[in-house]
Amino acid sequence: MPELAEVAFHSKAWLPAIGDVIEEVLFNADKRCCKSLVAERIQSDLVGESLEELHTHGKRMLFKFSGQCCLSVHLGMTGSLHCSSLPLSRSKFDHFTFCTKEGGFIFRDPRQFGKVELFVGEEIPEWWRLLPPEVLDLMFNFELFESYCERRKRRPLKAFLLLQECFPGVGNWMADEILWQSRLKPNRLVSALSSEERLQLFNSLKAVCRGAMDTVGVDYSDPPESWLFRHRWKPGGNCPQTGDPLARETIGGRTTCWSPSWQA
DNA sequence: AGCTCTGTTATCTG
DNA sequence: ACAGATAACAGAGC
Repeated sequence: MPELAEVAFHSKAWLPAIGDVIEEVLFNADKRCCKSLVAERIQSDLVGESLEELHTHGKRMLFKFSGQCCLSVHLGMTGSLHCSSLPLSRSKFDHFTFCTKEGGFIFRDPRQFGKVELFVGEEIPEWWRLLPPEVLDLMFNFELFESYCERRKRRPLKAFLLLQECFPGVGNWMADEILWQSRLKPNRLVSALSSEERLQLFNSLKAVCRGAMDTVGVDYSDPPESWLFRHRWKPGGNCPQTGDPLARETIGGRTTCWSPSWQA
């Protein structure tokens, strides 16, 4: 599930851990999502420390602990974070958990496309600080957007929007929503856009990220009824604007939903 | 039984 | 070298 706003929401599940001493860490390094974790490092770097800060960037999360380490978490396709009271009841898909006196803080991921990694160092890791601006950041302006368009001319718009190095946090449903709101067909090439269309796309990109953060990101509620979001997976779903049937096709390697009578 | 899924990456191809 | 396309990962739901 997790795109920009889902990630922001999930990260808050570990908020109650802030300030409490970590007494125990449970994980299985055989699992793909934890394969870079080394038991001895986890014990020496995390046990006895406490969670200090929580950051998100696109689909990534970073948890800073006292001492000298950060945990980076990516939720992949099916990852989620949970806070559980003690004693812990563990599901078979709980691959990483740390416990304080108050509770257990869980990373759960059935398909294991997500990832938990430990970074040791004084401060926030260098690679985190070098991530590109988020879409809602002031730094993310039309000039930057146009420079991305210049470098990715040959991509269909759908594949373009999914590039995390350009639009951190945008995933499959958000990309479809952005294209629907900007009235552009997903298979159009970036190079085929007029400057007016590029501006439409830029504005919808900002609007969808903002709208998602204000709904999903706050309490996991759905975006407005007027959005494509509510209609796109319904069998026989219709365009909220024209009432005509929605189309579905694989574009840019992902199933894509759009409204042929609304998007050009 | 077979196909799908809101993600990423290694490995092809041109 | 580089941009874009594809397969693979693992499990559950239809």
